[in-house]
Amino acid sequence: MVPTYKSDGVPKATIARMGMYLRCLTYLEQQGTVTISSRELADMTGVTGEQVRRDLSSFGRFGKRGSGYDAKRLKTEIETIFGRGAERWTCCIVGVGSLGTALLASRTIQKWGFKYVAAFDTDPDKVGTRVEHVPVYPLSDLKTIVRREGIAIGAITTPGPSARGIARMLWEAGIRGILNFSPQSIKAPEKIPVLSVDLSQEFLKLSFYIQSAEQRAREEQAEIIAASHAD
Amino acid sequence: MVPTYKSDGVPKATIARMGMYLRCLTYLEQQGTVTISSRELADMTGVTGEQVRRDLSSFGRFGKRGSGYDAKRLKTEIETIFGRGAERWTCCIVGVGSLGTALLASRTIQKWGFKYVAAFDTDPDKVGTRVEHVPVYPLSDLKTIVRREGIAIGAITTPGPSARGIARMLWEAGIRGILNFSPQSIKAPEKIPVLSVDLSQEFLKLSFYIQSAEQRAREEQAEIIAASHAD
DNA sequence: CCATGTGAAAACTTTCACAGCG
DNA sequence: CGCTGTGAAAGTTTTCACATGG
Repeated sequence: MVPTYKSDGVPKATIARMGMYLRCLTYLEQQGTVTISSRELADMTGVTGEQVRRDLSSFGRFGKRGSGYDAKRLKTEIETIFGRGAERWTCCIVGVGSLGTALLASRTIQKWGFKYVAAFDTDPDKVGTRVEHVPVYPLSDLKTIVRREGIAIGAITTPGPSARGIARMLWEAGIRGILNFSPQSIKAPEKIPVLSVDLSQEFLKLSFYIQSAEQRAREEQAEIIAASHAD
Repeated sequence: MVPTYKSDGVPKATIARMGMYLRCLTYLEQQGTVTISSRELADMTGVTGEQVRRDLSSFGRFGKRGSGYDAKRLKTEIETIFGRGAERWTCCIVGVGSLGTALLASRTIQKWGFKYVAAFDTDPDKVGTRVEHVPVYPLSDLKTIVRREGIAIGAITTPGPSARGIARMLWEAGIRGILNFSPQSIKAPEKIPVLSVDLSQEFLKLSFYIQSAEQRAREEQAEIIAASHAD
């Protein structure tokens, strides 16, 4: 299973949708929207209104009957659910390759309140430099720095089979959660949530969906032809 | 809903797991493994043996009772399911930023049979160069080139709100499927599968899971303390 | 004897339908 | 009157349990 973490209580799919609602609300706030209905939020995200209401109601009663949800209030509530309150999540990147650099450069990630405080690599040419203003340290300093800075999230962006060892270093240093972007599944102690995202798997899945869609289209076409002959 | 595409028949989760099985089998082949049981595959991926068997059986009967699955054969079968047969999937990247470059550089994606044939950007400094041996064309040439080369998959790696317009250009040029890495949901005609991956959402989800895990740990601790006082 | 493949049961998720309240 | 919040129904996925066959 790609996400090693078991959501326990709130379904995984609900969490994913909550993130989408938050993304929509951020957009709506810029647009100056004051009130939003479950239906509108549903149309923006491609789910049903009932689902939006059910998802939200598993965290509280945020709406007003008759009018909908206060956009500003709902955004704040969801931000709180995701822990974007007093705390700013500190992060580090392990593996300053092209994917690591992409994460360091992502403005969207920073907008959600995540702050990169360190990056790690074994390449002596990279160590000592700064990438997107974030200092790159040698991998051998990982434990010391993660522990000293109290870094919350570690993102693994190494290509190779080193991922498992790095995960171990991270949780031994007291990391609170791991994002694994390597094509390698990771086992960590129960207490440490691990979320794995394998970009190459997305290409694979898409190629399956393309084939199904095209096969379905061919079958529909065949049906139409059969029907036109059956007069 | 992030994945706009409806899997219709085979559940989405099954497809995701099939990809993981393929990844494991590739590894096992290198290790020289000849036969594998559903249980072993399950342990490697963190699912149950029943689930592996159920997943596989929705595509065919690949196993031998008493012994398990022939690793080589099963790998080939799953490759075929994912369309890795005669055809090599041609891809293009729209937006040669850091994420676009990361995808172009990914050896894992190429190992699954995906081949980049073009990249597009609006930046005149990038246009005309090659990134990872792939030529960068102006965005204005997108339709012509996608159509001429018959490109199958378009990956959108632009940061901004341009994603929707690019998606439209892609499907008007006859693309067969879209991978959307922008933090923007995309609507395409039914026939064109779209898979959206928003990396910033993964950070968000992880922060939720970290909080749940830590809260659960605190509650367990409280229970232990309560129990020790209840003697 | 061992592990697959699969009906049937259990668990979970989504949708329906509507009571309840601003 | 309109939209939320939620029991109950419908639908889907996972797990259980075991018949089946190499």
